[in-house]
Amino acid sequence: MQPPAALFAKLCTPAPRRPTDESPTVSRGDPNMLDIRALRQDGEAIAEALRKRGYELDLDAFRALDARRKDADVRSQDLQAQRKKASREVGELIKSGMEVDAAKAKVAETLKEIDDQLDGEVERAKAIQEQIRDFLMGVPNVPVEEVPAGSDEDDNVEVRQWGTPRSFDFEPKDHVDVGENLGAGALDFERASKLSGARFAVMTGQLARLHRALIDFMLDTHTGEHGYQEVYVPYLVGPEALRGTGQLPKFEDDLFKMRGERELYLIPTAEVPVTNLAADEIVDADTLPRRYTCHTPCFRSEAGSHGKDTRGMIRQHQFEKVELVQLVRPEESEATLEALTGHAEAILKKLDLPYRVVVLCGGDLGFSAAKTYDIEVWLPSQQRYREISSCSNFRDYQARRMQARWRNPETGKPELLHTLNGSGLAVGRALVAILENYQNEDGSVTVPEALRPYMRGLERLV
RNA sequence: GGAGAGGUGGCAGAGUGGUUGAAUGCAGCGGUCUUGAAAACCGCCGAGGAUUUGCGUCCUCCGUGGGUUCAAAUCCCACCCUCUCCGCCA
Repeated sequence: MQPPAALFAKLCTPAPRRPTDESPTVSRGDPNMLDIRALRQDGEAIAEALRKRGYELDLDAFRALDARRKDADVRSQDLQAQRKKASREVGELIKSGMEVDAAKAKVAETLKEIDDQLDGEVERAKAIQEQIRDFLMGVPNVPVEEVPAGSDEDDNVEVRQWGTPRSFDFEPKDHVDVGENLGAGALDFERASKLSGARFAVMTGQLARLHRALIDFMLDTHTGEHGYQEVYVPYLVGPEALRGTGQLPKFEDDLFKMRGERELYLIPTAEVPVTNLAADEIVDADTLPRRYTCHTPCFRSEAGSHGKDTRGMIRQHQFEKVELVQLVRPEESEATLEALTGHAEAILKKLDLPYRVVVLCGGDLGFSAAKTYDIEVWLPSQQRYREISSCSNFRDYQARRMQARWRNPETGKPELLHTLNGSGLAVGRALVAILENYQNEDGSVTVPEALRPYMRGLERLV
């Protein structure tokens, strides 16, 4: 589907921001934020915006629930206030000389009346608050205005292309054939399946080394040239972290969960542990922006992807990724998404791999994302671009879920951060792209210049 | 795995039953002073929520969940986490 010219222009220029005279207070008036106040005030606008991603917000249910909550809050708080007052009275009576028992007797009647209702009312209020929380946890982020309409990846809009796909004077093989020709067991899916079943790979020798070289190269580039700090994190996380970034509660099926009483999950992406570094914190403004880059393996069950990309290592249960994560002030997130996407693109440029950038349409947007650019690398065997990176602005959505805040010096108040992340890049897919784009007719593979320092100068895999 | 210590506001660190959301210090904010800055001095300064046009009033929160009590940061129980020592171990 071709983009209308007007829409294309809109995507390429930064959208105008809100008026500067508006106070920078986080929780009011901005319909892009899915917080409960915004939902009360601008329910219709938010519901409309969510429709763009194919989500139907049940406003009536929310409002009914919210009304019940209000009622329950008022009742339980009133009872609690009465009770506190009575018990303070006892203290004062004792202080002014009354016998302890006499003082107690004086309020016994009142207390009994209150207690008859108190527990029930508090219980009820808690239960309703819980319901509201559950409801809100299940609502995806609101797309920003410039996200194009559309239902699936066919409606994503190309923003730019870089590089020219190489023209081969022989029939290019796909990465599986290239890899298997590189020497016994260089890329071995059969022995991987002996160990772990489908969707795993074994690599040996120079290919394994190239894979590792990619990781080093990416980390060095991001730390050395793009201002990121390298970070090492756990690969097992608890449910709270996954709720924070949005994998839970809705996408538990996509995760590998540990057995045992400790409730731990294998991370599906470094986004989870790295973004959650800021959970439950109020960070100083002068530590922002925080830029983290992190190499981790990623584990995904790929439930619901049966039959998709079954050949090769494009879609694996375990793959390596170098991730970029940024925690920024709200007013910076929009520009940061452009910069971060550029950082991921820089890797492909250095590797001289042709790619294009698309902006995801509403229907293809991930649950927590407000806006996403996918970077797609050219794969000769498929004669098409395939996703190798996904860069998203989550605005304050994840921050709200994980209570990640910063102290705004202008207001002195804690406000929600904006979080972003992107793959920089998916290592397995980068390896696939190199094998396919750098293959030679004799079955060897040229090592991209940028990686040679990481391969002790090796120029070719044979 | 065994023994001990501890989890309090942005940070550090008091507080062991009563009006304490919490001393004090640092940081932060405002002011005095100064040509400016520093220093000094004075004042303000936890978070979330309900309600109100607003002033305000109220509720919750001292790791989590229970319990005792008229009243819990403070007492009791369980759990989680951190630290120290011992054992084991990459």
